[in-house]
Amino acid sequence: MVSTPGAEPRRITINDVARSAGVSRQTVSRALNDKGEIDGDTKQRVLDAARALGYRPSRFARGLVRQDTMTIGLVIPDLLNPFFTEVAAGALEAARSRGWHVVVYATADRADEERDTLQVITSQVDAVIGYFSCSESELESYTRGMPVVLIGREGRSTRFSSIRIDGEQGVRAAVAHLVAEGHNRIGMLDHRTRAEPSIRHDWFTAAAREHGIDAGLVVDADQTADGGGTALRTLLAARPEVTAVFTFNDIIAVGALREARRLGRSVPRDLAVIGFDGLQLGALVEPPLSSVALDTRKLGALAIEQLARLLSGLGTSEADDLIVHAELHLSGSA
Amino acid sequence: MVSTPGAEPRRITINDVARSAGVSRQTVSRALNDKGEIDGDTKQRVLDAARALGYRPSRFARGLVRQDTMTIGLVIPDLLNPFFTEVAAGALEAARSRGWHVVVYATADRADEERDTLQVITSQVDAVIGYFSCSESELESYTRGMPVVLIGREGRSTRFSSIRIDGEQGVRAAVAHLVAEGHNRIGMLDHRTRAEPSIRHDWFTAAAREHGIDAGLVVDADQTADGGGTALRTLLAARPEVTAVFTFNDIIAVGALREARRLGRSVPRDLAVIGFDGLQLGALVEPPLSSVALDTRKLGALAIEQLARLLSGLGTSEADDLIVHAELHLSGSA
DNA sequence: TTGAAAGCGTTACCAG
DNA sequence: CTGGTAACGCTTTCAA
Repeated sequence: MVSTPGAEPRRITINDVARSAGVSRQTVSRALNDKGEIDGDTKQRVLDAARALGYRPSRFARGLVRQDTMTIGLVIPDLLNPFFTEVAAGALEAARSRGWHVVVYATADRADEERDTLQVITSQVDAVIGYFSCSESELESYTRGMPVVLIGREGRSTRFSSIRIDGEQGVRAAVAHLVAEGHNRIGMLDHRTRAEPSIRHDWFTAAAREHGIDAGLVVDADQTADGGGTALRTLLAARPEVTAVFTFNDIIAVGALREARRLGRSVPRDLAVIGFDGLQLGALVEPPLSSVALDTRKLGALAIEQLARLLSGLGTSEADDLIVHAELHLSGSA
Repeated sequence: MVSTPGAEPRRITINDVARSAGVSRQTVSRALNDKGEIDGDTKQRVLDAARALGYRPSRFARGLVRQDTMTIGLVIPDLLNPFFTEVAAGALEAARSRGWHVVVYATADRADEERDTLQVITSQVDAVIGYFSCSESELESYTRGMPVVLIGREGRSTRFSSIRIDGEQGVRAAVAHLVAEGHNRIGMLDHRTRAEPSIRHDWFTAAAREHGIDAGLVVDADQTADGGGTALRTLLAARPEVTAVFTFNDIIAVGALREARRLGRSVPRDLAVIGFDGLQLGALVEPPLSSVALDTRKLGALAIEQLARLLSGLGTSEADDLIVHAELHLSGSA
């Protein structure tokens, strides 16, 4: 992983510039950093030499000497998924108020990118928050004692702090609402991770069973609008009697909304749709999306706060969980 | 800008851990980095001591010694604006193929945050690409010779490379299309920067004049869906005769679409809407948005490629421009 | 298996 | 205004 291909050209250092300009290192430093205490001609000569040589200061050497700012790495799978960017926005805001900086790493939802990111991140930031699909032990082997806060990871963590999403009540309320509206054929467009049904699917199944409803009408969907559309089509082709769908998230729901329109099903009259996440996006579509909503910004903000606790050394034990509850927000689509 | 408030507690270094564990620094390093050549007991003792002291290695010291990866800083105003995340996604993809890493900085569209970001970024990355609202000279004073590529900045840059957006033809085509459809009262929802009309507004005005149309029906809008809605309401309240609007971007257009619905104006029958950017979002709303579209991913990718040219030292002169052309994509809304 | 010494590239602190 | 010397915290030889 080297920036320059082929033979490694020795890095140009401040010494090279000094030699070339016929001055000392310190004078070069002064010229480059706009300190006073330097002759105008000398400064220009140094600047010219630096430019001619293509000199770029080492950020590491500089950081070593200068005052250190706290920098947090935020790892998310996908920049194009508004859920993650909303979480990121929340984290950035919370970090800003502490004077911390956040750098965002997107892994393109690929395991190898995630590993690669994890590998370099240790030399870039002081702590890490984010979504990871790799195992805890793998995560630990990369982060090596660096403070870590997991976001929205399903399944309890033993070694890391995490911010978890509890949508059980919200999903139950969603199903109850649909049943109250007379729906008894309710499908779900789920999103599986490594062939595993999501925990949202579990919540849905449990809620459906409470009402004695068939909870087997499940189709797997890509985490995109197109994925949601395709999944809805598949579902309705197999089970045309379905009159309502609950989806893994709002992106999938929005895709389902669009597909319903194409199929000539009016929402919510012919098909009720309830998503999950409560994204801002839901308010832009027609009809506005009903959703089991959570405070995405808060999710990111909590991660930062938990990190602060970890870094202060005091407070919570290493593997400590905070919970964000999701609740049903009804709008036009159900 | 210090991470810990109050009295500055001296940083815990590898030496502290070594002393505490009764070994040398090198042994601590070995234990922490999982090198072989170390006794199991010793290793455990070191690890315990490190944990007890809350030791965290300095990323700068580490980076100074270890192999360096090329890291690019991408600065964008807003993570919640899909335009910027699409550009970012393009940049990330292009960087990935070079083995470079990209860290994303969001400035919340605030000048002070932009300055703050600029200030720390120099010790975090090897080069910078992005949107900046500050002046070129200010930018230069912060980046100090670090390679910089500007994205979508209006007005030609003399000192920096930039990737520019040329929408003149596209906007002309949009206006021509509206006129051909019989519209002769066409409004614009613009987005001004520091009270300055945008260049997209200039393109619109020029195109309108070509058709002998009143180009004065312009309202300023926030760069959000709500902003678009509000602006449309204002425009139609003052000029109810308007039958078509062109907007600064798709976000504003989507808000206008929603507002038109609320006002009981059917799109495109009672009001035609054409946006700018060609975001994926446009395909999710009803009716699908017509837009003067550009390849957002390519915009980000070109910035990375231009940076590569700059870094290779050869090739283009410092202030060199690449252009991305935008063209009219018609869909349901006009 | 462990430790001593030598850098990595930069800036800060004093002399001159 | 300029230059020497000493850090900054870590890893990497090379000996023991």
